Amino acid sequence: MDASNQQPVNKMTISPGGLKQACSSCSLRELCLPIGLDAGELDRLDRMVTRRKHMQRGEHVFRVGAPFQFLFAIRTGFFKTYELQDDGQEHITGFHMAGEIIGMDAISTDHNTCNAVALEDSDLCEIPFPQLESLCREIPALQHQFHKLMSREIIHDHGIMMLLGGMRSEERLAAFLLNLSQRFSARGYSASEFHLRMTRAEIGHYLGMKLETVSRTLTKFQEQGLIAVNNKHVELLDLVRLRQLMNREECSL
Amino acid sequence: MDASNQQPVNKMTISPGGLKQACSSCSLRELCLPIGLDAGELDRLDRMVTRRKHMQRGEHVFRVGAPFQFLFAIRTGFFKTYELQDDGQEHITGFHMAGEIIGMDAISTDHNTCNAVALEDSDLCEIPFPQLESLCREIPALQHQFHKLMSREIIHDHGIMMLLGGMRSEERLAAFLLNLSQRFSARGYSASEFHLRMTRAEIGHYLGMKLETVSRTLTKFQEQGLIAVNNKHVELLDLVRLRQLMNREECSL
DNA sequence: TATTTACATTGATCCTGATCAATGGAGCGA
DNA sequence: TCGCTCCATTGATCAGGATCAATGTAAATA
Repeated sequence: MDASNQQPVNKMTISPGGLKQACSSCSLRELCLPIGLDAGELDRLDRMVTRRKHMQRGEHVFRVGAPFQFLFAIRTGFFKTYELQDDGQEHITGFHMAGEIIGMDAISTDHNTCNAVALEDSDLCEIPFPQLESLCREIPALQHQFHKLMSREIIHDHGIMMLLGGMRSEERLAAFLLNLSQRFSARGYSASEFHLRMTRAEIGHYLGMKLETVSRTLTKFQEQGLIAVNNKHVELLDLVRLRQLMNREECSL
Repeated sequence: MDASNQQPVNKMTISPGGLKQACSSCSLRELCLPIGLDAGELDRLDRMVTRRKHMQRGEHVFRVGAPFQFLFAIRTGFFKTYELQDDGQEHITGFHMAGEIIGMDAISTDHNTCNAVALEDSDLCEIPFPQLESLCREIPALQHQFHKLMSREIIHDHGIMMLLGGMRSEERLAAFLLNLSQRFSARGYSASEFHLRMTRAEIGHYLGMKLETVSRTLTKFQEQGLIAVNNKHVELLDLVRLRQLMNREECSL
């Protein structure tokens, strides 16, 4: 599992002293809540986000029905949020990485409506929501940034809805790989080569297809020279053709 | 097209003097932004929402790419929000009725990311977003209610994602009908009998199925005695069995 | 009212992707 | 290092729903 290409360009590693690093010095401040805050405002945000929490692979951040207290900003690592259908089937509502905020679904009902679990060892910032709202009332830039983050989640979900409702499995998987690529890239990792943190089944639960279809489609992409797959390691060899897959004219439904 | 059962229990009609009715006297204040506000706060909200806008059937509220200025609260009527795929296929991200707020997707990028169009003659409240944010900074209850509404949209979208990713067409349509029923019911209309405001094709664009499948499935439901359909008029005859359709054990994917 | 257009229904056929099933590898714990 | 368990691949078959096509019906316009 060589991670040579997985090294981030910006330093994103945990500071030597454990998890004491503050928002003000966090390399994710360009992605996360702090965008647009000045030094003084950042400092106030820092003091609010007291707890940095380490999560082990497989550990849950929250579960359906848990009383809502915190939003969680991902510092490092990789998470999935999922719900269980009535028949026990898992449906994954999102994969989440550094700089993203999870738990916003709970605001509406004061209880989490999905489960969140770490897919690798990860670090979180715990954001007490009442305090965040309070601070948002005092710092317009923070307020606006928070609204933007919620709005972004809505847009993201609309994208998934289009994907699930209107694309065939080949296109969905291409979209998925390109989305991962883009997000890794935005965080300073390679856009063309990465390790999948999730299983084929989990990809399927996210994209609305069976794990066999995921596997077969990956194989097909490989045969077409679009990607190289070896287990969880993926290399995107032809981004152009991969993108073309999604813009097909013939696609209907 | 008798609309006897379509008469709302609460009065929801437009006041005689046009569209002057304020939030404080709006019958939707239990669904919309005003929840939890006291008289003085309501008054401030009233003064902010100056424009009440009448929309004719087929008229657009906003289109993709339009600069973001307003959120829109639906006072009466029925809307769809949709996006066009690359191939021109329409994908509907939501059907919206009285008390709901549309346009929140635009917060993130300052431009609308979807189109919104009235499916029948309707009335809107135009909410200038910067002023809303400003008022949210002063009225915690309004702020919290607004956050709840955004969160609710996220939850709703997750529900659709589960539906699209994990249910077969029969279950999707049952879920759709039950959802409409519940929403009409919450607004004082009949839960068991209503007029569909959208075409079969639009239902299909929402549920990720072709219009022929929508039509066939409705017919099948009718043959099974679950519903009675006559064009756009639908009567739900067996809510229990309709619900059972969705909780099936055998459902997989 | 007549004519046009948009919408809905129904049938026949085909194809994508699900399902069932077996085998092969990778990673983890003892 | 062995053995177990989880994960991935691949094949064969089947079915749900898409597609193509024709007809019927309701609403809109002249």
